[in-house]
Amino acid sequence: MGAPAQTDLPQGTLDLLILRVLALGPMHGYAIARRIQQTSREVLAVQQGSLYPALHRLENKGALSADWKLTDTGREAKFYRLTARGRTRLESETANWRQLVEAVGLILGDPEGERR
Amino acid sequence: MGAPAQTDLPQGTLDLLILRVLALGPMHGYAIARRIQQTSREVLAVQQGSLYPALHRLENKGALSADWKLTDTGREAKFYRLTARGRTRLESETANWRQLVEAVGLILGDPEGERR
DNA sequence: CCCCCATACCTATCGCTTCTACATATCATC
DNA sequence: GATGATATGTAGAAGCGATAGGTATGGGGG
Repeated sequence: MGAPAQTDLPQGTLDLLILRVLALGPMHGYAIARRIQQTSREVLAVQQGSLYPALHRLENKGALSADWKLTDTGREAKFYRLTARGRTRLESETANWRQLVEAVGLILGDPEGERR
Repeated sequence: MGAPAQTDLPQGTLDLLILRVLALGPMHGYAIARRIQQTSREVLAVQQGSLYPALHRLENKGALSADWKLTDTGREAKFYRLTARGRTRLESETANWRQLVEAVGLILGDPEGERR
């Protein structure tokens, strides 16, 4: 319940998070944001002004598709799901992220850098 | 000598890398870029058009100070070194980075996320 | 001697993403 | 009927890294 410590997300990270959450199944935007915040133990906070443009971008790129449905609570919401292209994108972005983390770890001198 | 795989650096990462490299001792810009590339096993490539503006920004913020000296090969170069403020900044940015990596790891479902 | 490459610095501009701030609408609860 | 959570959206600002240029020097090969 503390305020999220990670106020700013590095560029490109949001796409990865969205894609990964949607790999668990279709979900609407608001729920995606909540899921990210909860799963990250309140460290990551996705702003609405970042979330919806990101979803639209991913949809335009063909990584997501969406349709309006009713939520559990009986409200209209836009449910997004991964397309085949989105799944591919998730894989490449995940690999890219891990490589980045490992590379930065080498610079920082993290012991994990040598592990493997 | 493969081409660097990480073409784009996420926003904010470059400062961290520069500060960390300079924590090892004063160095000029061109050498900083080389060091990052080598230490990361050719994964990270720092473009000159990113490097020099970043150095100037960090200098303006008081994280670095610079003066011209001769390199080993007898050429003029601008040697940067960490200020006290820069050292503080390095620590906070490092902590921030680790927290980010852990949080994203939780979303991705990395086993490391549970470790600790 | 000349050309090329690595070294070493710099800047203008673009592109992209995220953030801030605002606007809208429904539903449940008090 | 007011309030807060749910749910979506846009406009504008800000920041950073990348692209693409430019300058200058030194060393090695042809």
